[in-house]
Amino acid sequence: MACITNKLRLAGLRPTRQRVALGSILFGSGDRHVSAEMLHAEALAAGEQVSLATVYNTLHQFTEAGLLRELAIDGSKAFFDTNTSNHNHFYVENDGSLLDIPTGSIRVDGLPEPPKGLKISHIDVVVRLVPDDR
Amino acid sequence: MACITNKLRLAGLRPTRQRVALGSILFGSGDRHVSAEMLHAEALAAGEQVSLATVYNTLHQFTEAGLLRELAIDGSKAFFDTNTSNHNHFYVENDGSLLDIPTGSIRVDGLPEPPKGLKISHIDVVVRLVPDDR
DNA sequence: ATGCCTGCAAAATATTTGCATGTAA
DNA sequence: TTACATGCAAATATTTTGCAGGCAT
Repeated sequence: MACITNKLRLAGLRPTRQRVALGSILFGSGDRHVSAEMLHAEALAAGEQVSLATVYNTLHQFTEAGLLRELAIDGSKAFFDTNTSNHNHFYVENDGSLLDIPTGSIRVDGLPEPPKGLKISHIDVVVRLVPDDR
Repeated sequence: MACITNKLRLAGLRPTRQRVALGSILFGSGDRHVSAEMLHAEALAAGEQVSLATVYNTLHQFTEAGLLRELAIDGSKAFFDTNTSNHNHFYVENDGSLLDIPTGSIRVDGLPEPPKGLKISHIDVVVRLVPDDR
């Protein structure tokens, strides 16, 4: 808990009750993939009173502070990943679940040069999975 | 125009006025990346009366029929691509524009096996670009 | 006390659904 | 005519914003 407080301070965020609560859920146990709604539900279940708007704001603040990474998986819902290192994902289309693909196991080759004046910030690879009906 | 009608029939969709109108915009001129809202605006500008809901429904029907591919680029907005072949994208984060990366120029190596019972349906690669401030 | 920062209610935005209506056979 | 598909109004889902109030100084 103290370490969450510290983590927030280091990131330049005031350790308010809500942030500490959400941070504990997010960073308390290994890598997680959450949507705003999932996190909100968890917070309520844990007895923390937070509004959904605050969850959204907090997720974005954490993302800007580099504590989270936002994932674009599905056209109409944002996911956030507590693992900010450079890694990629399996997405199981049937149940909407996400699995990490370990850092470094994927290599992307043959990238064309980006247009003039632009540089690559980050490459996202999403491997979409469906049932293997065999 | 007749070819749009035909295309819809082949895909198993009745060529209604709205579908033909939206199809003409989408497939009439090269590869396009559109959001529902953009397409709706274009349709209105072209003098076609369509509701935004119909645009959404039509985009999804086209996607299911294999005429479009849905892109997950941004957490909170869906994009559709008229190029359904296997290719990837540059995403310019500043202005939100999308550029195709030609088929085949990218190779992804070192993929781990998918979990049992699942198989790879499709791999999305999004190369995010930011201004090169040099 | 003062002024910046926070968190939430309300607003805005984005998407889906249910059903009256239209259309092909 | 009949049955099914269609398209839109209304409902829902998702995200952002504006501002009253809290907090560190």
